[in-house]
Amino acid sequence: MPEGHTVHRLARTFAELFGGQILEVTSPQGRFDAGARLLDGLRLQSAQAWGKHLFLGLSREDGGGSDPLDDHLLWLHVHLGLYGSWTFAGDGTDDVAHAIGAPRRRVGERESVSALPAVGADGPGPWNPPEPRGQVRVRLLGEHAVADLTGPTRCEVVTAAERDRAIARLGPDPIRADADPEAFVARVRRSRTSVGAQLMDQSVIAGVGNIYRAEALFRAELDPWTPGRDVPAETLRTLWTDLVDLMHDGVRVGAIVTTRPEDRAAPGADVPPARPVRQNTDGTPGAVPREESFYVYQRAGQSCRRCGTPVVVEDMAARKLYRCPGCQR
DNA sequence: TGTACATGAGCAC
DNA sequence: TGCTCCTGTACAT
Repeated sequence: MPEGHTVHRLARTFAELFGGQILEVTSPQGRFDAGARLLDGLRLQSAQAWGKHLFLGLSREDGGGSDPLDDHLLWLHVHLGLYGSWTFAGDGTDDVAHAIGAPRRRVGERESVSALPAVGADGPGPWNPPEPRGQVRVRLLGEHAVADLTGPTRCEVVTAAERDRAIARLGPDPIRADADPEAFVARVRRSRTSVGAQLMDQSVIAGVGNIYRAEALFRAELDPWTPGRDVPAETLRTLWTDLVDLMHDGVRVGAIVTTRPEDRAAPGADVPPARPVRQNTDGTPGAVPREESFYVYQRAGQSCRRCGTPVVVEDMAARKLYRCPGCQR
């Protein structure tokens, strides 16, 4: 269940584990057989993230990933949607162990990497990856690692032109260096649609999901229900800058943490969350525990860490919106 | 074994 | 706005 930072981490992981390698592409589930046949035996040249969209560029050429080959690439376009996940496993070689960490590195909340020896891997030579678990739509098998995709909302093979058209529909991505914050500011202020709803619109800003939406609006002390056109441009620039920082931290750490150290374990920490939520730094020494990671997300009924007012949850465009009525007015 | 829920998005009306 | 699709997990029965 990714937001943009997860997809950027995935792109980086694909480049590290499979970059420049010829991949064996299959669809254990069978629902991607035609696409898998198109990609099978091609070399991974590029791994890119735009918002929540992952694009893996493959070709028959050995071009070292240089841009001039772009027109020759076929792109695997994946959107994880609400349930999608990538699961990685390595053969336990030093290189892979280094790349994926030991004993495991989670790339997103539900993406896991196992460095456990694969089935039958007891010496030099070809290794036998673990059997696919669950409904694996597509499996990418490289020299030392395997990646299994389950539950994507989108998994398709597209041309470079089709990839470009998909990207053109997206707003600026705060994690990308080439993003234009003024495009975001102008787009929000053009509409009377609430700023909270617009933050979830991927054509306004790409990569923001329900958690970053709730948390960034809290940090900006901005009422999510404020019409976009009524939000001062300077406030939106500050919001953008904060999202850039938060989402870059998310890419670096592998988890969403929006609370400042001085606000953790403040009022409200005495009430456990209604449901445990997996954090991809579970077990990592020094990681901020989930119950201290957010100001408002999934903290309905608990006291605001800043003002003590109970956090509320509301429906906005069919999604749950968390906010503090005391701080966000 | 059944049900509810989840960090998303496209489509019909 | 409501429905649908995609899947795994936790919890209740």
